[in-house]
Amino acid sequence: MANNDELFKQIISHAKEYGFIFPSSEIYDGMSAVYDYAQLGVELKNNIKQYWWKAMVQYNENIVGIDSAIFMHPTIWKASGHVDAFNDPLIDNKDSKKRYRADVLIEDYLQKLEDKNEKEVEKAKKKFENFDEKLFKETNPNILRNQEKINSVSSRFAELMNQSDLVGIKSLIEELEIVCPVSGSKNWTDVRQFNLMFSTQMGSVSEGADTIYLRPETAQGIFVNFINVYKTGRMKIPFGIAQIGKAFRNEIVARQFIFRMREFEQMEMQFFVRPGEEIKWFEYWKNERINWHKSLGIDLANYRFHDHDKLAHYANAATDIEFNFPFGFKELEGIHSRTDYDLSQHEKFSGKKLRYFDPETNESYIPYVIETSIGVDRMFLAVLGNSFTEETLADGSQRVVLKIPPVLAPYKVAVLPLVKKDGLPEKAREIMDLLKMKMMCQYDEKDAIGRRYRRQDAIGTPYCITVDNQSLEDNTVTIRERDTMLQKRVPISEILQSIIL
RNA sequence: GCGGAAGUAGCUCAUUUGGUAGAGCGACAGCCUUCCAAGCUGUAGGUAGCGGGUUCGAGACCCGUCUUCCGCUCCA
Repeated sequence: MANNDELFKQIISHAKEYGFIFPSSEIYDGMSAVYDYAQLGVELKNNIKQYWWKAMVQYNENIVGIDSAIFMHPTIWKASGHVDAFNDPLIDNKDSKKRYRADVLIEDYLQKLEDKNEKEVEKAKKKFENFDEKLFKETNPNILRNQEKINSVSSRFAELMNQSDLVGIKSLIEELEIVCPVSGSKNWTDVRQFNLMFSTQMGSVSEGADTIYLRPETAQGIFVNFINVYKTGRMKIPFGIAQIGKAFRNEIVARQFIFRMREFEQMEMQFFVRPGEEIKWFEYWKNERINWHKSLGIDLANYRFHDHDKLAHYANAATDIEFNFPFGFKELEGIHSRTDYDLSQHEKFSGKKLRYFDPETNESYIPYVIETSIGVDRMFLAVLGNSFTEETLADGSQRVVLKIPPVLAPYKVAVLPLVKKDGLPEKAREIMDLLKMKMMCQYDEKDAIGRRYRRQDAIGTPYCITVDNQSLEDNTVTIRERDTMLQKRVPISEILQSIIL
């Protein structure tokens, strides 16, 4: 673990040193868990997005893309459940310094009372023959007392939660004499609301301005456009809508570099299917998505599926593709069978029909949805972390090389005159001008050739094209491959065919 | 939010108990070099996170603050 911590630090520091990722607002002391993508980082990030977009939208005839606004109608977040489901009341115990969800503390308390009653029943069962459980429950004074308490606390609790009465929730906790499981004390802080969503005001005048939210997921932008896309795109089920975009979540702790940020980017695809066929398509997309990762050539041992036991309120199947980050296996991508929850909710809240007419079955229905959702930043970290390699070469020298999949590499080639004289720079410039129309290229004539190779290794450039004296005679160059460091000589006219991206 | 550790040049770090900041790497300019870092010369770059205090004197000691890392709480 210590080694991995060390590795992670090296990756972060390499990312800064070579211009992949900078801490945000660094000259003003930075912002916690906010990062800027720098000159190389933005290339890698864009390439990841493009690789995904091509695999989803370009390759699949029945998937189209959209780019919906970050601002959306506030009711969307009521419909999606985000307003209610993600306002957790939190409370701290001052002695143990532990933080709890206030509602969970009360639920646990209720559970204890239930357990108590169960025990009474068990006890009585052993004691009496011809035991009538129903009668016992209706007459035993202990059980009745507990049950009454459960009922009254439950209803008060529900009432308080409904009204978001934080003060009331705290007094209920005090009244019930709930203690911290760790410290055993009743020394509680006030209950505070934790809001998942960032809110802001739309409208230039503060009075009468509407509170709106920065979207916590891009998915809703797809759902609310479902009917528009279906109709204008002449889409037939099954079909998908893809989107790449920023999302914002007020995480309690945003940590681990770009793994968990409050502002992040998602690549999501919602696939609309006939009800009853969702599990088939869930399996289909599980397979498709892992194949996408596979196609990048990253060691499969770094991936694993993690099926959810506890499903979210809207899902009937869910799995994560986890990646072996330097800090362990963590969620990289989620594949969820979201049922018809979202579209049904939007139908209810908007009052608009969000149904698909299926000409094959002659039925109209709300489609079921399979979602694939991957974090761009997490993918970036996966690629960067997996690429980072320190090698000791045969001659005992060391090199740091980013073995980024060539298709994702910020620069595809570097054009290098072997020496900075004899007309080699001019020749190299010609090649540079030729190639830069096609791909990201870097020209470098400074320092010894070996040093320049190492520089390109450090930023993950897969190919170095070197111009030497022979190039002047027969128009050939050498192409050096990053990972193997092997070179081959090819005619300038065949450079493009010789590099695999 | 709490606890622990840390913050000196782009990076990694030094500065022996407080005496006025240094190295390596890197970058840049040039020299040398016909294929894999560490040859030569030169240049730039730090009000030591920030603010305050103690002191004749603070990078070092004290307080505050900000930021980062590790752990805990939460995570569709």
